[in-house]
Amino acid sequence: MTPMQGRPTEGAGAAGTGGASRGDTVAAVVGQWQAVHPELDTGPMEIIGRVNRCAALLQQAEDAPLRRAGLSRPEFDLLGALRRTGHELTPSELARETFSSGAAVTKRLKQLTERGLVERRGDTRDRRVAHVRLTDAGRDLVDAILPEQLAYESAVLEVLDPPSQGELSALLAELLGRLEGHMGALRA
Amino acid sequence: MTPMQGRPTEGAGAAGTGGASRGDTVAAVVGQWQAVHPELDTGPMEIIGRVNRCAALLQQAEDAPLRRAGLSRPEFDLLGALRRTGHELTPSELARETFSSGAAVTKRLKQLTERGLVERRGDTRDRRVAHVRLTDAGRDLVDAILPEQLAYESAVLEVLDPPSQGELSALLAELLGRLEGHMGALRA
DNA sequence: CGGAAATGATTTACAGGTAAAACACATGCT
DNA sequence: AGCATGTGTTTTACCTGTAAATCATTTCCG
Repeated sequence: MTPMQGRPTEGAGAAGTGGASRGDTVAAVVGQWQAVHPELDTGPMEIIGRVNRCAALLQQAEDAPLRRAGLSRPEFDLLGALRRTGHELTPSELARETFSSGAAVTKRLKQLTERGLVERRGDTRDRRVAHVRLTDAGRDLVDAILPEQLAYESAVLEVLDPPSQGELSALLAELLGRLEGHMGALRA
Repeated sequence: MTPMQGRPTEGAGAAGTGGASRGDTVAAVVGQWQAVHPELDTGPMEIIGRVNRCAALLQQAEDAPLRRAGLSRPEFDLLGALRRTGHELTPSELARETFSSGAAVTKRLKQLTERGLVERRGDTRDRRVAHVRLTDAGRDLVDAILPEQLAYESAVLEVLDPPSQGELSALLAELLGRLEGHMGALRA
């Protein structure tokens, strides 16, 4: 879907499906590609492009509540992992939980420790490993931000009626479940 | 959806919707949150979390064909914008088309110019503006990569049957269209 | 026991992005 | 004309992530 990122200046057709709002930017981009390469099947672009664009827009919007608390999203993801699991996690566990590299976790932990949001303690058995846990301040911060976050997300998603939200959620769950299963099997 | 990024080690319930593969990672994370904060409405997380996670997985997978050509995704997006519009674009137009900052475009243009994929020419009227176009090599590269890209995307998406792909595409189009319309109206 | 290999975490060097400032030029107003 | 203001682009300083190398420790076995 990479080649479809973009906001074409002059609309290139793209007849609306339902009839409400006219085409999104992805439809316009796909139209441009179709005009240049009519033989290509642009179907995949319409899905992958929209997923990416939605993710970008939603993240941008979502940043607002977090920034008020002085947290970046990756930082909040890390704190959230500690909060939702309810117990201490090692840096490598945090890396897996947040889908990020160990080096990135190390850096974030340094900052979050300085800010007094997490604490570290060494393992008594294996002195290589560290155990990280939320401080009271960290836990309170997460608990304060999370409801704001969810409320904001809820408001943003209200552009879709509840039944559509349900269908979308289910389709994405199926796609994600299978992607997570099959990933790594493909090597083009 | 921020707080839901993660891959819980121990599954926390999450009954499957249809019945095929058991829950995705998002369902597991949501389950963990529910256990800690049962009063929260985690509905939004299920959508936004999945959108983000799908985007991450799809991008990661998609990188393969591009990297073989020695291009990053943002670089290819820039070349693609030039190819699909069919005419020259100024740096600021490229920034809008690729949803990136002007500074980022400047850097990419420098590299792509050095590699001989794009050319610049100054405007004769307004000497502030530059016009960027693909070189023959740049155009050929895009035309060579695009079909590979689409074929690969198509293969990845085959985890969903065609009707589901259609529904997903339509729902995402509606969500994206409205988000693009309403964005900026919300300030939480 | 003792050295080789593995593992957890951190450090280093670097690539890439952004915001804000700086530049270069054009445009509008008087 | 002449100067303030605006616009297009680039530069600067900085921040964050990554891959690869490093360090410290444990585990595996002969």
